[in-house]
Amino acid sequence: MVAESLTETDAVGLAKGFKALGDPARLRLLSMIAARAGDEVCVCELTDAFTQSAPTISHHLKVLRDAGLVTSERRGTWVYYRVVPSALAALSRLLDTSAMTTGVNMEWTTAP
Amino acid sequence: MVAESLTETDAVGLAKGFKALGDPARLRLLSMIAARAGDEVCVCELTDAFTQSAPTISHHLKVLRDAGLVTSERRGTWVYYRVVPSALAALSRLLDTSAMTTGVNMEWTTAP
DNA sequence: CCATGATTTCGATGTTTGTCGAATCAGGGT
DNA sequence: ACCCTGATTCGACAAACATCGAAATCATGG
Repeated sequence: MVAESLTETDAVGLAKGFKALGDPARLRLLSMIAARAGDEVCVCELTDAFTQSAPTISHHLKVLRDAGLVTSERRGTWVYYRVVPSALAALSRLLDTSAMTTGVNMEWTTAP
Repeated sequence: MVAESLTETDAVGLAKGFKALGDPARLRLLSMIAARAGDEVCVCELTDAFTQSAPTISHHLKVLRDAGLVTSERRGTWVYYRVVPSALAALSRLLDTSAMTTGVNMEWTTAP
């Protein structure tokens, strides 16, 4: 339980995930999406809950998407978002100090 | 299991923690500190492991400290850092999607 | 096939952040 | 006292970011 703990490249990928969570708006967005465990949530429902403009929250959703934390699916007029539990779990696991000591062992494809 | 999930003010506080993790250098720093579970690690040992300058990693350590994720203690010439497990656990718990749906229930004092 | 509503993309702008070198602070030895 | 080494603070600068309004895209319904 010494040494490496986290390689440079691993850190880059994981940091992207955490950075995506490092904004109050995004954190709230994610929590609102996650609150619909299993189910999905419409963008229109999200924009209504925020003071900032629609383009802004769309941008934040894109950041979450690029980080691989959520996925979007267009169905008719509306776009629905849902969380990627494995991605959240990977980040969560990293913060269990025990996991830190045992090195990295999680993967989740970050969006192209 | 609906609704609120995360208030604005809660989100601001928590985002500060995640933002601190949103940089590869800081993530690696934290992992190196955490890898010494219980024990602490000297700054000199950290600076040696990075390409960036000492002021830079000192700055990153300050960010982690201000976020309440690590604590520092000067002992003689050297300064030692150790993680604050409860703070990491709080963030980790938030990412368990189940925790998201049940609202917020964690606290850790962010440094003054 | 145009009008309307929903969402994303495009430019622009002010703020924050990562990084460095130089200066400064804090102890320990000589 | 003096310097030497380790660590932080300061000042500066380029890159990245959050945010907006306007324009573009997309899908549905008249």
